[in-house]
Amino acid sequence: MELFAERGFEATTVAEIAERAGVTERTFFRHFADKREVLFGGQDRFLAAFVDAIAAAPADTPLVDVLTAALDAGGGALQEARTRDFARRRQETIAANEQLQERELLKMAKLARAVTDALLARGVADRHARLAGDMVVSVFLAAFARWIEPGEERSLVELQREALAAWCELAGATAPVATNGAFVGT
Amino acid sequence: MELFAERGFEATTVAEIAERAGVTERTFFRHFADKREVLFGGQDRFLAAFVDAIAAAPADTPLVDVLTAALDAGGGALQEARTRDFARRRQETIAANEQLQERELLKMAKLARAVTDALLARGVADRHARLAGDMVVSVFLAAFARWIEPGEERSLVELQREALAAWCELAGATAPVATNGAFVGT
DNA sequence: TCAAGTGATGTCAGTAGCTGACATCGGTCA
DNA sequence: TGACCGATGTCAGCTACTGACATCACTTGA
Repeated sequence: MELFAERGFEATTVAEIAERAGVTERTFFRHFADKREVLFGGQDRFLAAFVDAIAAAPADTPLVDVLTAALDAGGGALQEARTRDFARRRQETIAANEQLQERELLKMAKLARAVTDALLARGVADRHARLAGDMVVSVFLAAFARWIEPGEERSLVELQREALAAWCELAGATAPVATNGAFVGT
Repeated sequence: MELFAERGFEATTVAEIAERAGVTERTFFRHFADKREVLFGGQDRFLAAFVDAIAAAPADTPLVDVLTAALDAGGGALQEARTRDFARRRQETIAANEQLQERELLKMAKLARAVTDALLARGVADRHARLAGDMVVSVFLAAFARWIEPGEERSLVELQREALAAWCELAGATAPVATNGAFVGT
């Protein structure tokens, strides 16, 4: 992170990272699959928080409550593990480099997949599970972006609740089954 | 595509691709930013189809209709440009390699971003535009996955309509504003 | 107590993706 | 006809990444 902040991700060689860490380049690649992976360690617990929360919900829990629980657990886990300022600096680095964005998107896609699978395991319909997995990631990312905005004081969990509410509004504005014209997003 | 099908993406070197194409390696890299990009050319028209459809919708069009129009246009453009069988083979290649998945996710993220921006330009609320952009991509991908399943006969546009309907159902099952308990996704 | 085993690290050589600098060559246009 | 331009070839070089083998500290069991 120090080196990336100093001279950017691409301009930093693995040799330099290894040297700063006091190991050889070869050892670096034994700990990280590739150069990008340095920034994406320890996401297992984060992902597990979502999945476990879904698995832990009682069988008759309404879908909306299952997804809310998943977001609360996942967002909560992230809040505990990382300070907002660290997340901000990390995200700055990622935003400055497409390679890192690709990796982040892959991680998010895996999260969406894991959520989808967890929902399928509860018997959620196929055609809903996949979209719901995407939705959870979409809501998380929208809230996360707000969370690291300068001056933002609210917690990630709170912002996720808000983003989820916005999603429901969007749904209300979009669903053709809506019977009243009360809600139009435009 | 021939080479990737024969021996896989990673086992194929750029030198081999260039040789098969009758040019040098250096020339290859003048046409494609990197090795992966070979599989992702010409997506500008695809993206533009979504964006243009959104821009072309009359100002008072309900959001749901704007999104439907965007999906119809985008899916339609893809159907015209590529045969289903070509898409299937291409997707097989991508599915077999994480590097390619990363690139595909980046392209989809850019599509989501473009849709979001197009919606913002129409005055759609901030907190809705981003989620709606993600939703369009989510629906497209769900439909696309179905479209290339063996034995699937329906058109991509048709499948997108169906996925969008599923999304609306999901919304109905999720929105806390639902007053009756009629809709539970589980 | 020592020998065998194990896991983390170092060393070295090599492959492949990718880039910059420069030369070449065919076509276009004043 | 000569200047220009865009596409390509050539070559040297960097860096990410990998396989094979050596080393060394530490554990474990006879």
